[in-house]
Amino acid sequence: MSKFRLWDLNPEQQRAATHESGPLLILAGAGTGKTRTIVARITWLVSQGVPPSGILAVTFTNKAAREMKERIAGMLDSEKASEITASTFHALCVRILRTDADKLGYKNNFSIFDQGDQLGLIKKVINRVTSHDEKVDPGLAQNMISKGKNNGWNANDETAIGAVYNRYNRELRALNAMDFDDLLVQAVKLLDEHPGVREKWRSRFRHMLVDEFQDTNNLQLRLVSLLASDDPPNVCVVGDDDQSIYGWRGAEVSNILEFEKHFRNPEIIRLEQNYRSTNTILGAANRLIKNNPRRRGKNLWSPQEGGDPVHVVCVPDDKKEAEFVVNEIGALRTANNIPWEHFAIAYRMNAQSRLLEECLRRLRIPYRLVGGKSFFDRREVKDVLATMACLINPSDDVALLRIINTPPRGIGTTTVELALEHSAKAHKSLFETLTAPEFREQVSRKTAEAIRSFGDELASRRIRLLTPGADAAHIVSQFLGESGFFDDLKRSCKTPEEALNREGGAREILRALTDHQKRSNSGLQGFLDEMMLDRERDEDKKEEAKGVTLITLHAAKGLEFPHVFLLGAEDGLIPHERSKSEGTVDEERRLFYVGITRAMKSLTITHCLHRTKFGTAMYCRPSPFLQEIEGEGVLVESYEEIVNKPVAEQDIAASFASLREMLARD
DNA sequence: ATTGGTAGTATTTTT
DNA sequence: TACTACCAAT
Repeated sequence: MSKFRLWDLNPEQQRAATHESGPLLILAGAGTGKTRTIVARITWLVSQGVPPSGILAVTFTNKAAREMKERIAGMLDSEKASEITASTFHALCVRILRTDADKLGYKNNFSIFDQGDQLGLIKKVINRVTSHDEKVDPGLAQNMISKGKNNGWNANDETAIGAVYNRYNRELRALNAMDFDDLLVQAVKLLDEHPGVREKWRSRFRHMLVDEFQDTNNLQLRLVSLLASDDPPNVCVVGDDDQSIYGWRGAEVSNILEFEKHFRNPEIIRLEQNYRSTNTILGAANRLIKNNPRRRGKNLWSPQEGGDPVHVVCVPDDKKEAEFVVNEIGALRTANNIPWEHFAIAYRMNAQSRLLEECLRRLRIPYRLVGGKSFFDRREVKDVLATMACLINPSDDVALLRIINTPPRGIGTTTVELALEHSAKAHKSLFETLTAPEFREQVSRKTAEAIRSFGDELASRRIRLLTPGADAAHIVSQFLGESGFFDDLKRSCKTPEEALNREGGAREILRALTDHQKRSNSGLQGFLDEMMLDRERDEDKKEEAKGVTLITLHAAKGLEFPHVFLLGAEDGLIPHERSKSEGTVDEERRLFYVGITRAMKSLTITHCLHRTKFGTAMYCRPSPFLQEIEGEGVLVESYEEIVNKPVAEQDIAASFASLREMLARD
């Protein structure tokens, strides 16, 4: 018996949840109960007799997929719930490709390149194919390559970037590897060109639900189209064109704006009743987003009238801005007994978090920093993962390149360069090339010996690893220890504190592998897949941390906080200077809109007269968006007034109390 | 082969 | 300010 209850939903949500068949577009504004509606729809479908195994829910993040699974599990009995597929686009593609990639000339154990790996290969390729005068910026190239893949670019070798593109793709394939875009490209190709494979998956999924549809790119749309079997297709997409903020990453707002073009005669349902924010906040948001052309049009409303005014404060400089905001948070907390985790400070650029961190640390206020450099981007973590990848598959050239001289083993760049050249010519993996007797004749005796010893080490561990029931974590850990990895790690750190931290990072991965072995039998390969696609562990850790949230506007999408501070509302920051030259101010407006709509109870927006950029103070004009939100409930206040305002006696008493508490904690 | 110094550059980042 | 990429010295 399902726990699904229709009366928990408002009429529009109900209509969406109980839509019979054919395409369905749910335009779900911020805070309108989108996930609840999707989950309700899934439960409804099951209650109507749709087999759970025929339902596919696709999300962008592992976190979203996980949450969806959890919520489905709360609504259906566990057997049925576990049969429903809830997965990210990329994980779905990996699943499709792991069984049939050989039809495209890959081996099914292809390796997956994350952005770091990708950048590494791009740099290498640039050095190879471009002359010194036409050097391409690797970051830019990475961008172009991604766009190119999403749009089926057929590059010619005439231009520098075209040559890089082609060479990069050839090298990837030679390495039996795919980058994140390839996962989509190849999965689409597979389904497109192999009717057998296509039918296999089509017959499996009879109902598809896609979350955050405004963020889909060309390939993701094609993937959805290819998987949709029935006519009319049972494709239900949920999204909000006003929250499309990933255009620079290839997301096509047109997918949602022109949904009818891709799926005929859809039912379109708007969710406009907001359960998150006060009407004051929604008013500001609505006034802002109205200025965007090219949108479906939506007006968020809430039955909860009034609420605190939205404060707009101009502060002298970025340092004062941080102090002001942190002080406000402290005052609000003590005055109203609000826990730290009810506050979020949002900003455009990661660099803005520094002053805030300093300030919060000084006052001993707990905080969590979302985004920025990920645990998985830490050097030692990547090194350990690369070591594992090498042990599984020595032909994983990128992994091998990463660890071949980490720790230093006497196989330096000249040797590697030479081997790379040979391997490209012979179409052999780097490992094969290096260990071939004829290669060893071409290098010094010392180098040859270094290669031999490294190759032997790797091979012997590999054999042990392949033994059934092998303790992979132990083998890897032993290899790292004996090869001097940990010693080298410590040696390369400036402070003992950093050394401890780095070693901890490496150990953490080993521990994760141990955990994985306990709960899964997919082996080391399965573990690496999970690690590549999935930063769950990382996110979990961040979520555990309690305190004031520091977050970029991009990362804040989908989250909500009772009290939000939006910093740096300055012309040139948001909208970012670059967006103005690139003609993407609309997207910046949506970004600002996302920021505003995160707030439940109170919202304070600040902007500085001066901001230190690249070491020097620059004058800043307020963001034009500030004018657009002006209206009822938006209060422009002077900084001096607030700072000098007399503090109520009870607040003073409370401040002392909290101060004592903070000092006591130390 | 590895180290250290300096010069040039500078959003956002679900996978 | 801070990161990185490249070069020169050991």
